[in-house]
Amino acid sequence: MSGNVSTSHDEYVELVLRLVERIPWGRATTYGDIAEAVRAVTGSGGPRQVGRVMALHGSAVPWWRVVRADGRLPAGHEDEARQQHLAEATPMVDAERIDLARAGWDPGATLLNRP
DNA sequence: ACCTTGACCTTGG
DNA sequence: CCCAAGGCCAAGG
Repeated sequence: MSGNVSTSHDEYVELVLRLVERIPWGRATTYGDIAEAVRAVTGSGGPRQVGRVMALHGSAVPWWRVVRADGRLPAGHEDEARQQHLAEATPMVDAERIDLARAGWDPGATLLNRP
């Protein structure tokens, strides 16, 4: 049964969380990149959906490593995120934005390479 | 079925 | 660099 395009709510959530868990220490990726990677498998969802997953289930994973396209920290959680990045010495442009050129991590193939 | 909301993105001024 | 507008996708009222 190849071509399983049907996207159960739970499957989408799981794929997103699995990816976020794989973001290495001191690095970060964007909502958009995660959305793109997951969409390649489920065929649905966008950056906002990833944001929703994080809002509802993010507490279980390193959510602070998921940032906006311009490197700004997750809206409404900037303080906590900044603390974490300070602790793991993530390359920053300033106090508000991650340096994605240096700290950026592409989820891409990671999804296919599941354990 | 319509409207609003949201841990978003891109483009243009 | 800052701001506004339009696009986007799904959930909830």
